[in-house]
Amino acid sequence: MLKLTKKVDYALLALSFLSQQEEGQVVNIREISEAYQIPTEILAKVLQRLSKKGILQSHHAPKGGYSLKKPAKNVSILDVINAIDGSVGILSCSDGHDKTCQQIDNCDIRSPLERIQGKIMWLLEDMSLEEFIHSEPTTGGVLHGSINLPGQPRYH
Amino acid sequence: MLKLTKKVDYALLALSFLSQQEEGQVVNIREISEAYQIPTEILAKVLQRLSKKGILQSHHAPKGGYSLKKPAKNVSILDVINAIDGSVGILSCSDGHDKTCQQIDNCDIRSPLERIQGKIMWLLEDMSLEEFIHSEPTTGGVLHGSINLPGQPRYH
DNA sequence: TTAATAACAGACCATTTTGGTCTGCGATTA
DNA sequence: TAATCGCAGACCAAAATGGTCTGTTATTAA
Ligand code: SF4
Ligand code: SF4
Repeated sequence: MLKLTKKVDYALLALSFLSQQEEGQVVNIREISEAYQIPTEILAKVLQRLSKKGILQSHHAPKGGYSLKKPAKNVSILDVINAIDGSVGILSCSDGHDKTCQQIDNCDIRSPLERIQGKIMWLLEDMSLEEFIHSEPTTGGVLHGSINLPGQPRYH
Repeated sequence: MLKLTKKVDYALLALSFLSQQEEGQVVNIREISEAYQIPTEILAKVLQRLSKKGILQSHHAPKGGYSLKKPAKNVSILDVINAIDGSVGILSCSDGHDKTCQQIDNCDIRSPLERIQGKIMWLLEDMSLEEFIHSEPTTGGVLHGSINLPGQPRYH
């Protein structure tokens, strides 16, 4: 169903928050969890993973917390998703070795699906965290409550 | 984690199979399920939904079965996913009214995520079933076992 | 030195989603 | 009118996900 996990949502919110801080400012989990009403324990997990993957820098002490390790420009959305969810993939068989799909022997849709997957990957990798944070709403957008284009189901 | 469901996989396989039939030829569930080793009952469910959404034509009789209702050119991959999984969405909150996300009041990532979602939607809608079936492998591809580009994790 | 603070680690459980099964009904036609 | 096919929905099992709990380790300020 192509849905992002809640953990990725949390990660992006936290990264958004951290991006808005002053350079070098560290923020602890509690502050972020309060800002967005996210349960602290799970947010902790999320930030730990981001830190382990080199996206965040942790400061392991009283008055410590987290800060961005790299400039937001150098972190892609794909990086974030990969850090949290592990490898992303449209297909069950994308890893190849991983799972044994019953259909893999007779499958004639794998190649085209890989192409679609590649496009989505590219799209996600192409967008940096900075671009993500500072992007303008395409239409009236968030201020008007509804972001979807009015009246038509298409996404062009 | 952005993964397509197995049901969509089944749907695409079945549609691929049906596309390869001669014009007007009807095929019953058993044939398709044997061709790809898909459990008949679940494949039945999948084809029923495709039929209800106007993608397939069902022939409800002995020697009956299914055939494409529209030319493959006029069916998009998004149509298929929507038919099977219901509405697709990267975000939990995409429906707006549907679920109450705890973060929605303070959320500053919704708009950019909607944009990404829009791009993915466009991408899926832009690819027709015909294009999907007849697409050439981008690289050595399926014959070589591995489809991913060798040696590098990027998807460009 | 030590107590407080904050991240780290992992086991653990609850809920939801997904994949798959079972049973019976309805339409068509040979 | 019986065999062949799809239709419909309840149902269950497995997996993924969201979230909780318990404790440990690193740092620093008192
Ligand atoms: S059906 Fe084909 S594309 Fe889908 S998981 Fe199996 S091998 Fe991969
Ligand atoms: S956090 Fe924002 S984008 Fe994510 S589901 Fe909630 S409102 Fe939507």
